[in-house]
Amino acid sequence: MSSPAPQQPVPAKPPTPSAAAAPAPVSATPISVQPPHPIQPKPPPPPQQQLQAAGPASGPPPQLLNLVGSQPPVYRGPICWNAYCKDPDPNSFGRRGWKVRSGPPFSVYADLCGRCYSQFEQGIYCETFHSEEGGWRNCETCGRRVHCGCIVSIHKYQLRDAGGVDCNKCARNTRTAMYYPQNVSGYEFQAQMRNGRPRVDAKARSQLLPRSHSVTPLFEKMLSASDAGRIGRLVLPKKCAEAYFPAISQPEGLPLKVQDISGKEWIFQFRFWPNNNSRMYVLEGVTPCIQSMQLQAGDTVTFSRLDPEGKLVMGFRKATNLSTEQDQTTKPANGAPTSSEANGKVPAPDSSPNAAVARQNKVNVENNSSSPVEQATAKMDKGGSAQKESPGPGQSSPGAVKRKATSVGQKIKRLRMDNEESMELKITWEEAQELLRPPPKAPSIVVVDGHEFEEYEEPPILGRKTYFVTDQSGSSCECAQEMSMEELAQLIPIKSGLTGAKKSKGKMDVDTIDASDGLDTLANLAILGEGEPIPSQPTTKHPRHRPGCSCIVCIQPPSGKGPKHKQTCTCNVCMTVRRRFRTLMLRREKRKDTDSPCKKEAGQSSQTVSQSGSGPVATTASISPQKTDANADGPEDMAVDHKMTSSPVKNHIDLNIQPDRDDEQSPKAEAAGATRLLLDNPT
DNA sequence: AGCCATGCACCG
DNA sequence: CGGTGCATGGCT
Repeated sequence: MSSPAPQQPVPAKPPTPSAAAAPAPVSATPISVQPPHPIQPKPPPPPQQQLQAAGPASGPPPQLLNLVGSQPPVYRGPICWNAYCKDPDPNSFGRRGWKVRSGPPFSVYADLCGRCYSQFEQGIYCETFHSEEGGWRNCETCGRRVHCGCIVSIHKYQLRDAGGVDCNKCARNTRTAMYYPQNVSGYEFQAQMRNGRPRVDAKARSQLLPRSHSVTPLFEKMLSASDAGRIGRLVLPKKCAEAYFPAISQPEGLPLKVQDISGKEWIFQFRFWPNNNSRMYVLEGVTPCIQSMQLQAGDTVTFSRLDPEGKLVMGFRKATNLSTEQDQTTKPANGAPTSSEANGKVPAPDSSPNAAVARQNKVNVENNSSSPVEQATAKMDKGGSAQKESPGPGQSSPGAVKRKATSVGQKIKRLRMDNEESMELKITWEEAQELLRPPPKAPSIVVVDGHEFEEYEEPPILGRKTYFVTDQSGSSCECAQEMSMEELAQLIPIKSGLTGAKKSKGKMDVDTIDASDGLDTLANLAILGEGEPIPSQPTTKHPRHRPGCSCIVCIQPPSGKGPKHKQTCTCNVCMTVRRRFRTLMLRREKRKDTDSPCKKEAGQSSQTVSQSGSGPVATTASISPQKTDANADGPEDMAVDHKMTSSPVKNHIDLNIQPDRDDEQSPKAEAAGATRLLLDNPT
C-alpha cells in the first residue's frame, strides 16, 4: 500500500475528558468521526445536572457481574440504574431495590444512586424529552432543557408514571417510574444489534448502541484470527464502517485517528477493497494497537465516539476472564479447563471507554450456561484441543499465541452472535431470576396502568439461587415448593427447547431477548419481560401463575367453572382449602386470644397446620429456608400472615401478592373462598 | 445475495 | 520475502 504507513502511536496523552481541543492538525489530517446524527452541539448541562460526570468513563460503573453459568453472581457494590450515571455515589442511595417489574416473574431491581435519585426526584424526566441520545435536549413543547433516558435509557420506551409531578412548563408528567419498551421489540433490537448488521438508517442506527453524554458507543467487533494476525488489517463490518466511519469513495480511504483507552492515539488507514460489487472495509495498521492492548482472536474491540469532539475511541474486551487469560500464558498446554472456566466464564471487565457497550446485555433466553463462545474460547485457551480442527494453511498467526487456528477463527465468527447476545450477561432471565431474591422487607406496591411497581427499600439479594418455577411465559410462582420434582423436570427442559429453537438471526425468534441499549443487566431483563411476550400459555388463574404452578389458585378452575367438589372430596384443591381454612381460623382465634402482633405466627402456623392439621400453635419462630421450601403451602400462608399482620419483615415475601386482587392472599377473600368451598362441602 | 474471513497471487 | 490487493468460499 502506498498510503502512509500506519503511524506509530502519537505521543500518549492522558485522556482529556472534556478536552475539546482539536487534535493537533496533522498534514494527513486524520479524521474525527462525526456523529452519524445531526446532533447539535450540546450546550452545557443545566446546573442541576450532576449525574453526568461527562467524559471518558471513570472506570466502569459498579455493575452486576458474574451472573454467568453456575457461578454465583457477585454483587459489586451499588448499581445505579441510570445507565448514564458515570459516577454512582456508593454511599448514597436514593432508592434501593426498586423493583421494576415487567412480567410476573420478574424481580428486576433498580438502584439509583443518591445523585440520580435526586434528579429523579426533581422530576426532570419527561417523556417529551426522552431522546434517543440519552442526553440533554430541548423539550419540543416547552423548550426546557432536560435530560432524559436516565432511568432505563433510550428511546421508544413508553413513559410510565408512578405518581409523578407535572412539568411546570409543559404540564407533562415528568416523574418517571419506569419505561416500557414500546415500539421496538427485543427482536428488532437484536436484529439491529447484530454485529456488523446494523441498519443503516439513522433511526436504527441510533439504536445500535446506547448513546451517552460524552462517549457514544458505536460498534464492536470480535477479532478474527486474521484481524489479530500480523497482517495488521482489521476487517470492519461493512454496515458499521459505513454508518460510523467517514464515507470514503476511494479504496485508499482515509487515515483515521483513534484513541485507545490509555490515551494513546493511533492512526489507522480506513479503506476498502472492492469486493463482488461491494466493498470490504478494513482498518490497516492495527497491529501495534492490537498488540499494545494484548488482544487476540476472540477478543473484542469496541469503537466509540467521544462527543462533542467526535474523537474515535477504541476499547476492547477480552474474550476470557483475566485469570484464565493469565493462565494461558502459564498453564501447560494440557491444562484442562476447570468447569468454571469452561462453563462459567465471565468476560473480563470491559476496558472500553464505554463499558456500557459491554453491558449491552443481550439476554438470551436460549443461552446456556456454557455458551458456544465460551466453549470455543475455552478451547482456544487450551490451544491444542482446538487446533485439531484443521489448523489451516497460511498465516494462522504463528506469533505469540497459538490459539489462532483458522477454523477457530471461523468458529469465533460463527459464534459471535451468541457472544454478542450474551455479552457480559451470559445468563437467561430465568437464570437471573433464580439469582435474585427480593429483599426481606415487604415492598410497597404501586399499580400503574395495571402494571405493578413494587418498591423495595432494600436491594435485592443476589447470589442465592431461588428455584422459582418458571416457564417461557416469563412467569413464575413461588409455590415451587408445591411442585413435584417431576413437574419441575417438565418445566426445566423448556429452556433447552428454546436453545434449539433459535439459531438463525433471520428467524423471528421471540425467544431471544436482546434488550441492549445501555441498560444494565437487569434492565434488560425488565425489557425482556415486557417487550418480549414469550409464547406460552399463561394460566387463566392468576397473572403470576403459570402452567405448572400448583398453588392454591392455579389448581383451581376459574371461578364458576370446573366440577363441583363434594364434601368428601379429597382432591388437592379441597384439601388445601380445608387446611388453609383451618389455619386461618386458628390464627384468628389466636389473635383474638393474644391480641398481640403475631410475627412468629408466620411460619409456625402453617408449619403446624401442615403437619398436624390443627392443634396448638407452637411459639417458636423462624422457618428455615429449606423448611419453608419444603412446606406445602408455607409461602401462601405466610403471605396471608404477611398481610394480616402487616409485618414487613418476613423470611419470604410472597411475590404472588397482588393487592388489587383479593381472591388469593387477602385473608378475607381467602376466608370467603374457603368458606364458600367449605360451605359446599364442609368437612 | 451479500458479508466477511482468509487464501493467495502479484509486485517491489 | 513480505506487503498489498483481490478472489474465493463458507456462512447467514
